[in-house]
Amino acid sequence: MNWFISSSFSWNRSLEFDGAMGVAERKRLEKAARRKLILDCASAVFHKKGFGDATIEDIAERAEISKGTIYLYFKSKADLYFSITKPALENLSKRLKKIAGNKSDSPEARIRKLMHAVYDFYLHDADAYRLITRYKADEYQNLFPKDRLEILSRMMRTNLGQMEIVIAEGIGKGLLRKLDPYLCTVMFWSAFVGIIQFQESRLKPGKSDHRRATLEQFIDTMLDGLTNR
Amino acid sequence: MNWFISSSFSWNRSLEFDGAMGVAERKRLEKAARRKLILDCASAVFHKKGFGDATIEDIAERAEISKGTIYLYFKSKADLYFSITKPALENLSKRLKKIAGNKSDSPEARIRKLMHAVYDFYLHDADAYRLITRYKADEYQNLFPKDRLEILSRMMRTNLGQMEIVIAEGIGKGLLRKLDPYLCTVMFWSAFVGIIQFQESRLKPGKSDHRRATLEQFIDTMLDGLTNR
Amino acid sequence: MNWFISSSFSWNRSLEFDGAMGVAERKRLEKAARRKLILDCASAVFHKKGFGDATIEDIAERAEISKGTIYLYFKSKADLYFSITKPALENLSKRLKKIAGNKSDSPEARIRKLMHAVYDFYLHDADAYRLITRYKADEYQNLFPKDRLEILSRMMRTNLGQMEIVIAEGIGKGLLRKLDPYLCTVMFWSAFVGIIQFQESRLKPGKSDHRRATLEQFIDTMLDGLTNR
Amino acid sequence: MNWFISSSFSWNRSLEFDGAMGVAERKRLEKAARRKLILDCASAVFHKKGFGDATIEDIAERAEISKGTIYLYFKSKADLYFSITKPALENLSKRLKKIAGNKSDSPEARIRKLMHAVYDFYLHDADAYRLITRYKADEYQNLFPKDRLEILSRMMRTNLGQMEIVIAEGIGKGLLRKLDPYLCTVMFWSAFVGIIQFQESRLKPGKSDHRRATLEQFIDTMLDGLTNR
DNA sequence: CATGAATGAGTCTTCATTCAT
DNA sequence: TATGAATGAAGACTCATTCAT
Repeated sequence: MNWFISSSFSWNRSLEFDGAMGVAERKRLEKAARRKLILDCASAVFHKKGFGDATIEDIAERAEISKGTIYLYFKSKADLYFSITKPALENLSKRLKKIAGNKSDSPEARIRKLMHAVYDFYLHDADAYRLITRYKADEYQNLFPKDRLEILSRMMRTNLGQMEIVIAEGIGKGLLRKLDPYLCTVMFWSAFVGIIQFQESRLKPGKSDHRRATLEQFIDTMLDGLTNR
Repeated sequence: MNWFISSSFSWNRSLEFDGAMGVAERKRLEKAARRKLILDCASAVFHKKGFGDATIEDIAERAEISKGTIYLYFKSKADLYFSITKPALENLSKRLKKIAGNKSDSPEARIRKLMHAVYDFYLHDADAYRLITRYKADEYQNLFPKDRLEILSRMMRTNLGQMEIVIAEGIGKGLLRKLDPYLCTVMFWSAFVGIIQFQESRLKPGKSDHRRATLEQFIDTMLDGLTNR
Repeated sequence: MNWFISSSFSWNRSLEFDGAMGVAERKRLEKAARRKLILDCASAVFHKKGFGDATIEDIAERAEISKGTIYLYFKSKADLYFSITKPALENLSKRLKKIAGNKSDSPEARIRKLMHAVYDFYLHDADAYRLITRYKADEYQNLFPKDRLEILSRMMRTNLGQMEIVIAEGIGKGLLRKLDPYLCTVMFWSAFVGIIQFQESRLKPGKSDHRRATLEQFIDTMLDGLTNR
Repeated sequence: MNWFISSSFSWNRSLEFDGAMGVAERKRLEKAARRKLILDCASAVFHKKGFGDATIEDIAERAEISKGTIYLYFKSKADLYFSITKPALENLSKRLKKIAGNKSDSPEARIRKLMHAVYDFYLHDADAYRLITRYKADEYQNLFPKDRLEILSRMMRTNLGQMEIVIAEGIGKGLLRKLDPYLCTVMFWSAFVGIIQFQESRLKPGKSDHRRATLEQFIDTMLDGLTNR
């Protein structure tokens, strides 16, 4: 479990910085660890049940703490939700920027890597992925204050921007057809989301998993269709 | 739709049996209209808020009737939801079958028409479309009795099956690459859903609507990628 | 069914008084029959489900009329309930008075006959019997206006009075022990009610019915215990 | 009662582990007290209004707590009801077994004591008594799962069984007439219930209370009628 | 008169949030 | 700081009663 890893991290550090100062330090770290624990558990519960059906009780139970404690770390259920979504988006952003900026790869290779990065992100941090792909859904529009929604939007735009840059570069180099780079980006991203969503809904114990295969074929087909010939 | 059929009947009969018969007939029509009103309002509310967050009160208010009235027409919230989903799927099924069965069109043309039909369906019956694309979500799995879920699954499979048939035909005729027709179908369908979902989330008053354009470009690109050269 | 008998009665009478006057007359009779129908059905439903759980819908369905119609004949659910209880009590009263007043029978014989009469009443009109024996239950105290409760109380007292008179007579003739006649009456009546109630709760399809046997043995034992030796 | 046992435990332990332990202990006691408060209030309300007409609101108001709190202690209205009925029956069972098993008393003395025990139980725990005597009513048949109803039935049978044993013993010793012991038991029990019910319904402020007197005379008369002479 | 659609107050139950300990 | 008992505002659903036809 994630929380185990992070809690052992904090334990290591408290060994190094022990002493008079260490008490405050350890407290700070423990608090951070507790916060992370709550975030992880909430993430899992939101994933499994959706925002509406997830209860604070569910989250508290999974984290083996009390309901009240959650409110020491997060203002409300919505705040907790936001606190999951934001760093997840930031995390993804970092990865995508790195790939898009790597000019030693061809645009096509970078497009493939971007898609794979999103897929890895989805596999490794499925909960956060879910939240990201749905943050715009109507049900959340009234959940967060305008400014928070705006933060999420901006980050999302940044993420898509990475793909757009790469595609534009490919077009500029004459490798890809002259199409609107933003439109192409949206095609990739939204088709990706749709494919994952659809394949996930077919995922059942004992049945084979076509997520990766469908995705790869999609990327191949799309790139084939986009490539200048 | 049923109410259309019965309304034409009533017109005929009221010519012969005016008076007494007309009353019963009018009542039947009013009841059907009221039912339709509830379905439409519920559809809109479910669309806007999602099943969990939508309340019967919301629906009643929008329809300008009382909460109790809704229960005169539908057994429960879940029943109401199902009553929206099922006929919408049936409707879509009919259209798709017709297109897929029209052998005078080329496979590619039929694929385009299938996609357009889904898009038209989505435009004309946006609420129902939304419901259809989400019926597999975890939150609904425990909402309906097994048999009702099974009905939805079967209809969905039938719908996808139409596309599969056409693609298989295209491959058989050597027009399309030799890929798994089911995988291709899933790609089309899920990418379609993802594109709509994503573009919808960008839809704001005063901004331009890229749904159709993105979709058309997606179809072009996909078909181009799939075509044998 | 009871309502059939009464409806055929009214039909017979309308044949005799036909003519100009007959229309009003028939209407009056039909109205009475309809009223009786509702009372009988309500009686059965109240018996089966209890006042709280019985619904006007239940009663209307059983009577094969509409809910609204019931309100043409009775002001409210409570009024309907009262309208069942009162005549049932009157009916029982008549029978008991007749038995108690028959001085040609010995007091003991009359006591037996009184008990049998109550048992017959219970068998023949179980619903009404139930209502009578429970009319004082706390749940009904807030159901009726004071004056109606008073009416029921007075009738109940009259009924018990018949038994009291006979017992007093038996004591006066030296046949029974010198005990408070009212106390004896209450013993008989309430034990009777308790026995029926208890035995009824054991009544299940396929099992034998001990109501009559328990009751007879109870009467024997009680009379034996009360008799002067 | 359970809370009594645990309270004596806590007293012992608080001597040894004062402080930290004391807090947990006090909480446990407060929780038990709260639970008991709810049970008592619910008992009174169910008594007064019957299960169907009693509302959780009523109970909460009487206990001066909120509706929600009740659900912290009991799963549902039906569960609350069951939680009253079961221990009440257990309590009664214990007392009756003790009396019936005391062979140093004559059968007649034990029958009197059994009846007095039931009367004491009724006086001390009138609400629970009421619930017990009605648990078979139709309205409850669909309220509890089969297994819970079975538990109640079994306990009730055990209770009656005590009386049956004593009566059978009396018959075996030639002290009582050769009658069916079960029938005699039912007579006693149901007459008892009926007498209490009837007398209760007459109970009004300012009027004298005949419950005890009627009951005593009933027992005398019954025993007199049953005794072999 | 009869109907039955419509109403809305009332019921059980859940759950985010608060607060005394 | 952590707890978890308590709260009360909703929400789904029921049903006695009314009223237009």
